[in-house]
Amino acid sequence: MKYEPNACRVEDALSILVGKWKPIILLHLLNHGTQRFNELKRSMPGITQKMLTKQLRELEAEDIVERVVYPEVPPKVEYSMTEYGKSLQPILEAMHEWGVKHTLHKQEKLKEQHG
Amino acid sequence: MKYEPNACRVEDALSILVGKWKPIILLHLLNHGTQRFNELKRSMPGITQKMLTKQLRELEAEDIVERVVYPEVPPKVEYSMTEYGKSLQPILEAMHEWGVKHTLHKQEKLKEQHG
DNA sequence: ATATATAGTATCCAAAAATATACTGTCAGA
DNA sequence: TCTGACAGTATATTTTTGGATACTATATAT
Repeated sequence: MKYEPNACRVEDALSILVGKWKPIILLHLLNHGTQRFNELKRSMPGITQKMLTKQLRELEAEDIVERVVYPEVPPKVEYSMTEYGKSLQPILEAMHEWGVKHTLHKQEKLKEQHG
Repeated sequence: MKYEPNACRVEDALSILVGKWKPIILLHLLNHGTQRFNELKRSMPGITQKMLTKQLRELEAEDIVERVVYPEVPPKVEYSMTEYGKSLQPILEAMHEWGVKHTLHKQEKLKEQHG
């Protein structure tokens, strides 16, 4: 049976999506296309440089994100989704949709309780 | 724009799915229906009682899993997906499918590299 | 009398993830 | 000459997560 623990590949998908910042980075790249390092940083208030770098490197290692360095000074580095990485879009959007519903569901539960 | 960081609800879905054991627990309940505590434990070699309890309680708190205690000795406690929890199934399956593809993708990359 | 199954708690410890902060080098502009 | 933008690196520390182990209660079976 394909979902038995040893055949379960959900972890493979999760290991790429999890991390406090990865889904946000991925959705941002999917919706805005190619972005420079500091563009990404500015659009994610609260993230540290170290975190952003680390997450992007991990995504690059998994062939989800492409990193292009322009040999200029000051440096210019552009990030974008690979074609392969784009195959994550339906999952990310499904999770987003579910998340929205879940937020509502929670609110209704709360009303029930004190109502 | 709905995917901007502050409107991004992917985290809500992820916070429920992540954890080393949650997806396995959820898929197991989805595929096997109602399960007793030790049935779950036996089908997940390596999990500790503490972890299983903790994960199940978190899922219960989110209304994903239902916990029914029978007032018997020795104790009998049954776990099952709530109707609401079942709405996660498409996402879990999508992640599983993607995970399978990703495993293949990785293998191909490796072949490319060593010729 | 002892062991076993059930469904957990309680306590302590190790590992992983995330954060805070300071630092690098070079160019353009004031 | 000083400052800021750029894309990072380095180091230390905190927070979160997961694991190991021992313990609980009670009924049944040996």
